[in-house]
Amino acid sequence: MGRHSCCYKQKLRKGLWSPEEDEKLLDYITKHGHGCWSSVPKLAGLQRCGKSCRLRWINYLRPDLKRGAFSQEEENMIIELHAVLGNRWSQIAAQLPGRTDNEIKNLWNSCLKKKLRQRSIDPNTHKPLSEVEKDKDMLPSTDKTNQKASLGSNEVSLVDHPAKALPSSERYPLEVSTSSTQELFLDRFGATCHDNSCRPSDVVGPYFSFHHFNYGTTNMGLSANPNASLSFIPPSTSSDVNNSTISSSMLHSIFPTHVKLQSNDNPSISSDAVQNWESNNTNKSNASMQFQSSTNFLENTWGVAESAKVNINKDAQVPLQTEQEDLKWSEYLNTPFILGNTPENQIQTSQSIYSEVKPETGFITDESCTSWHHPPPAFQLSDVYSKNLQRFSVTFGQTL
DNA sequence: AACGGAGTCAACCGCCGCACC
DNA sequence: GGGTGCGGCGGTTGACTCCGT
Repeated sequence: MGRHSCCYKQKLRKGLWSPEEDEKLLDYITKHGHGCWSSVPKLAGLQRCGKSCRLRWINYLRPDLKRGAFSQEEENMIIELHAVLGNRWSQIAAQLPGRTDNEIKNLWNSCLKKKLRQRSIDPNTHKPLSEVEKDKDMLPSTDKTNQKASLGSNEVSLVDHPAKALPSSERYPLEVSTSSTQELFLDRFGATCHDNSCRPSDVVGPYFSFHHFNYGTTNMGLSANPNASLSFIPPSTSSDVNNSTISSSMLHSIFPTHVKLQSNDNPSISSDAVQNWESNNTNKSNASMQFQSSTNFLENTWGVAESAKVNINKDAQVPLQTEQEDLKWSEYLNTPFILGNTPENQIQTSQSIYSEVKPETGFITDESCTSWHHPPPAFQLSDVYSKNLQRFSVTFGQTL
């Protein structure tokens, strides 16, 4: 526990790396590979600890690193991924080839947070600041403590949360938000479900948190309940729905493996009565695979070559300061959100949730349930909403 | 030119989970 | 089961640069 043993050793250099040190490390790893990092400094003739060498290699010397400023597309992608993953920089970095988690973290803290705030978007919740303030005021005083922690920073995700006590293998990629986000979500959820199909018990989950996407007037969310089910919350208004497309990149991160899908349009449908689509990827070892491999998962099992675009609410009523800002924000909201850099990857689904489902998708609905027959070529929620479903939930397989 | 605040970024710190003994 | 070593991660720090006054 605590510091790495090598850090206790004396006479180890700290601070910035000299060009000579870089050269030594680069030479050594190029010739021998890093192997055991703790032995690298000694073998490479460096007065550094192994961790320091590892960090230097990963963040600076690695040959596949992309240099230079982040492109607009990369920034957009980071924002979208952050909305789903929170401060999971390594997973975000896995979706941005050549970029390091450190780099992305720095960009977020120094630049993107500010940009979002300038656009009246709360960088922690990705909701409009006005709404965050409103929800903050609506919370009972007893919740203020949690609210303070979570609204202040996503970094405190799951603090005091029962999920924290679970082993990582039992936690899911979606646990990115905070208890206050949960509160906010519940508030939103209650406001948008006007029939009996939505029960708070469906979404109040002590083990999992969820994220609520809210761009302008678009309200959609993802939740998880104690039964290990995740729920996709549709946009709250029909106009939202018409303008919303869920990014499959979000789904990449949420459903890395062994996913079951179910519809909850009818509250009488019990989980065991719902037909499930289930990935044939039952290899438990994949349950913890990183973002990059989850992409492969979709490629391999769902036929999704790469991801779709996010096109959330073109009419987002985000307060804008100038026309130029308006334009930029509009561009952001409408920028195709594409995973991967290669042109051949930039072609996939970008269909409206309400759009027609092509027969060949294999996404089948009936009166009581919605299921995918493996392997659908693309992730489509359209049919779910065309049947006016209030909720669309995704249940993880128990082998996760 | 000098100063100070803001922004950027590389590196460190502390913790966690896993593997091994 | 407990201790230890190690890799990995996210948060934080501090040096440096930029820019306005």
